Amino acid sequence: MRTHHCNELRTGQIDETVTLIGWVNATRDHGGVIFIDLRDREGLTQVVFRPDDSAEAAKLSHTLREEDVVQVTGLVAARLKTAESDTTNADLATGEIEIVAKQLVIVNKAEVLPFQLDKELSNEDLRLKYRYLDLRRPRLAANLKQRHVITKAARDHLSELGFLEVETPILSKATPEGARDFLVPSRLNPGKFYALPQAPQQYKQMLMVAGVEKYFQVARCFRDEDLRADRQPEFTQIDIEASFVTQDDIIGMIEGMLSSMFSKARGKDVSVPFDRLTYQDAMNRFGSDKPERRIGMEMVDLTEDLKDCEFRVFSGTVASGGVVKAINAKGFSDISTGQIDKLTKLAQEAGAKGLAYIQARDTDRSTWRSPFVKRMSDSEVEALRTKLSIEPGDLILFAADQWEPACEVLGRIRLEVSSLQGLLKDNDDLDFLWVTEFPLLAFDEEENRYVAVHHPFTRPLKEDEEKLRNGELDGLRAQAYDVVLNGYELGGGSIRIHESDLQSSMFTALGISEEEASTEFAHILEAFKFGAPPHGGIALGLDRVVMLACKENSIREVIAFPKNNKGAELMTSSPGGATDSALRDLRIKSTYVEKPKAE
RNA sequence: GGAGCGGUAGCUCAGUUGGUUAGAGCGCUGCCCUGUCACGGCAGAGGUCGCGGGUUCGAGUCCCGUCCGCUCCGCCA
Repeated sequence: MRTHHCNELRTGQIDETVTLIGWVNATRDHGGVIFIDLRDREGLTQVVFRPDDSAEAAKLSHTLREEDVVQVTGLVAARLKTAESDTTNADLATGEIEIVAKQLVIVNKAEVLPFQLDKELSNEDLRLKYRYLDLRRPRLAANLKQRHVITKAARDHLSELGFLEVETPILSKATPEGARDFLVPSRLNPGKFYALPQAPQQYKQMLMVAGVEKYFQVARCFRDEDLRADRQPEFTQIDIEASFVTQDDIIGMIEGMLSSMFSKARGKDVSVPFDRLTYQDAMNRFGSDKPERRIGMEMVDLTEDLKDCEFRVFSGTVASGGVVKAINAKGFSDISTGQIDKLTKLAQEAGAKGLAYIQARDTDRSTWRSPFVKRMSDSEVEALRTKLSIEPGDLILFAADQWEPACEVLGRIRLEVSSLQGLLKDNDDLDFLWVTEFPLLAFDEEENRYVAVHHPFTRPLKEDEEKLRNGELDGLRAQAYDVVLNGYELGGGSIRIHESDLQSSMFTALGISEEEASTEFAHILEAFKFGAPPHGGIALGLDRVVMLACKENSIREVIAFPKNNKGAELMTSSPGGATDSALRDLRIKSTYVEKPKAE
């Protein structure tokens, strides 16, 4: 029987007889004496086999291979440390002791692994295929532990605040708005389908009507969209809803919870409250609704200063109601032509016609390299100097367009420049902030109608409520808020609509007919008639939270069994085919239509 | 659907202007080694250069096509 784990024994246990069990992490065979590092979940302990102490165990130990599972019984001994020789290992928590093996049992042999556990591995296919081996590596093993610590901190925090954890259905109903649903055929109802939930949104609102008052759930959510480093088709949200609360109440609770989660994971305090920016402000200054502020380079508005500029790109844009904005990439005037081209291409992909720039090599404007600076007046140049704090060696990048596209383009350029300059290298600061006052609706050109920016249950700002009721849909703002960390959206929520008539106005605004509303959303409209409390909530992307806490670049590193870019889970080879009889049970015809070959 | 980067030994990678038998480190196999902790030493095995076609006297290298992976855009209420 195991008496201790592999990160437990210290000098205090010297001379005790102990039994450890675990994996062979490394062997160092000297022909006579042989060392192995024994590993379990908790850590490493060195075991030494000596022919003099136990001939049989020592002989057997020569056959050991990495990742064999072995059980070792022996005596805890101090490692020798004298002036001449030091056999302790300061890198190991158990480095002052070792186990002098008396008995060795090989519990289970391991074949040679497809990759080495002590080396970084770039072949992610292989890692995912042998995920159970990949997870043995210290980095991923630590990530799994952190995920547990963080999830537990959230559960503890919310439980203390009186929240109830309630489970909602996984077999759920398709929603007309939002992401593509995963569909599940219903055998008992041929031709009908469940949908996997994109979020427990409607259920949690129904729980508020049910009088639960404070709800949370560690909820698995499903969206059948393309994948990214921070997007998986199934992911986990800390889903929260509360009754009789204001936006400030939710924000305060979440700040407390995130602070607890990150301080437990990172081992240092997270200060609250977080800064708050309005959507307008975030777009204006950072060109993004999830601003990364740690890189500086705030966007500066130059519309007034350049409205009469001889350079037509600027003055013409201003004349047609647009704006001119710029950033100062400090010390980047020696950017290569190739990199300028790359940025220009990026700006064009983002919808701009081009990218105007000034390489301010030295103080005097005659040293500035730029396609247009010669056409600027002295006063215009001085305005730039002051507003952008231009110093020798700076690179200035401009966007001129209507407000929103100009902000978006320059926001992207800003992030790309930061990455070219390596501004965030080794930066592990945590910059939390809230973005508030999101627009309620956005006009969708393709569908020729307004769509909900957040979702159709989001409440407008108090002062915009009457406008929604009257169908004045332009410029409405929502009581919606996103929490952002280091340029990642960690989560978002809103105060909801809780009145049947206001919800109907919302559906009307979205072009959802009364018939459709009464079939798709009947339960909501009806429930709101029976005494629905005012309520609101938020959902946090747990995978992203853990990713950032663990300083990883992909949520795949913090999910036990993630999917690749094609949505496949390579260990079990899901998704797989279905047998004809299974399909028959589901009344699904198996039709394989070959894609016509392109000319 | 689009763009970028990548695919060479089990793993991580190098491979110049197209030129002899495609290399290194780790791992693996065998032998040696009684204080290592990335143990060390000696020897050895291991390759459809993703796949198909083309140019060429000659292709890992150039061209065309294609497959796969990753990152990003679109998409993700």
